[in-house]
Amino acid sequence: MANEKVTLTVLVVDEDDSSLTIVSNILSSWDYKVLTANSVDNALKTLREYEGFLDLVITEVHMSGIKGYEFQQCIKDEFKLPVIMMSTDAGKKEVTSNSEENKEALHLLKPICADDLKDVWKYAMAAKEKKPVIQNESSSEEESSAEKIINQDIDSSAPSTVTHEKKRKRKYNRRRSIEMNNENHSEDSYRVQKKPKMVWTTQLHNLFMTAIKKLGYDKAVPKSILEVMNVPSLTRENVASHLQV
DNA sequence: CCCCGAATAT
DNA sequence: AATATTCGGG
Repeated sequence: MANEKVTLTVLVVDEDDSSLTIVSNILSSWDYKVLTANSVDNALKTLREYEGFLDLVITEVHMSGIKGYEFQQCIKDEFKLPVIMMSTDAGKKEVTSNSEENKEALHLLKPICADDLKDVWKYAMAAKEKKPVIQNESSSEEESSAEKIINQDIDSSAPSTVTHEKKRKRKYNRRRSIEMNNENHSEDSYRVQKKPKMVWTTQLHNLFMTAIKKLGYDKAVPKSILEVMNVPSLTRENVASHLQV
C-alpha cells in the first residue's frame, strides 16, 4: 500500500570535519537524508536515537577510542546496517582480511569524490527488506507465494578508479528472511525485476538523470544510459520505456 | 542482426 | 499512471 518516495538516510562518521562536510554535501545533493557524527560516541548516540530509521552508515576506519572494525562489527550486529568504510589507506591488511561478512563493506579511498558515492544506494537498498510486488498472471487463485523476496546482486566496482568492465548479467537470488526476534519496521523502497514490474525509485531516477546529463541530450540513447547507470538487472527496455516518460 | 523511438498493450 | 511489449525503420 505504501509505496512512495524513498529517502535513504545515511549516517556519516568521521573525525575530520572537512571530510564529513564533503561527503555530507554530496549525499545531500542527491536527496539522501544525511546525519553526521564526528566521533564514535556521537555516532552511537545517533545510531540509537534513529534506530530503525537509518539505511546506511559510512565511517572512517581510524577513529579514536575504538578499532575501526570493532565499530563496524558493532554497527552491523546491533543495528543490522550496511557499513561503508573510508580511509586514506584502503587495501591494507585488516581492511580486506578481517571480514567474514564483509561482503557489504565497500571501502572508499579518500579523498572521496561524488563518483565514489554514486553507488552507495545499492548497498542501502540491498540491506533493506524488499517489498515485492507480485502480480498473478493466471486466473487460478490457488497460489502459494511464500517467497517473494527478490534480491538484486550487488555489483561492486573497484574503489575510486573507473574500471570499464563489460558486464551484462541478470541474476536473481532468493533470500529467506531469517529474522525472528527483531522488531522490524520502516520499509519502502525496493527495486525488483523478476516477474513484477520494476519500480523507478528516486535514486534510480537520479542515476538515470545523471547518466543522461553525462552523455548529453543527443547521445542519450538507452544503451549508453544503461551502461552509464550500470545497474545490474536493469534492461535496455526498462530504460527505453522510462525514457519515453 | 542490433538497436532506436514510437506506438500500443497491460 | 507507470511499465512492458511490440512494431517499423535505419
